[in-house]
Amino acid sequence: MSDKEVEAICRVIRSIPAGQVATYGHVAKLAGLPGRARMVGYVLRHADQPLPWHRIVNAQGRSSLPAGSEGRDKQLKLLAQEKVPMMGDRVLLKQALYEPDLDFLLWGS
DNA sequence: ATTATGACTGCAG
DNA sequence: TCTGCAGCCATAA
Repeated sequence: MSDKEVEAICRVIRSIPAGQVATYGHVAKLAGLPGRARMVGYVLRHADQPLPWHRIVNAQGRSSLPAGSEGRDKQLKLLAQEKVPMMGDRVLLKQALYEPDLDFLLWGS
């Protein structure tokens, strides 16, 4: 993938406000790369710059990090800290999913 | 060139 | 809810 694509993904991730989350597929789509959810995961893992990685969850609203892992716990902790609506270990996407439509119209892509 | 392995997803069964 | 499986695509071996 090109640097432009990586940059597009990072830009989308950085635009997610605290208290909201986005799924891998959602980020990919917003970055103009529909169907490339795996690339989002790749970027998060290899990102050299700081990113709000904890605001990215899978399509089921759960952390995609291995259960019991250090990162998993940290993610859940950060989400709770930002008061993201959850039910057990799942984020309630219906309430917390990042919908940038309006912001993009106001801010410009 | 081929195969295996991911911070993924949607659609069955 | 859970398991498979086909798409997905960059990387490493």
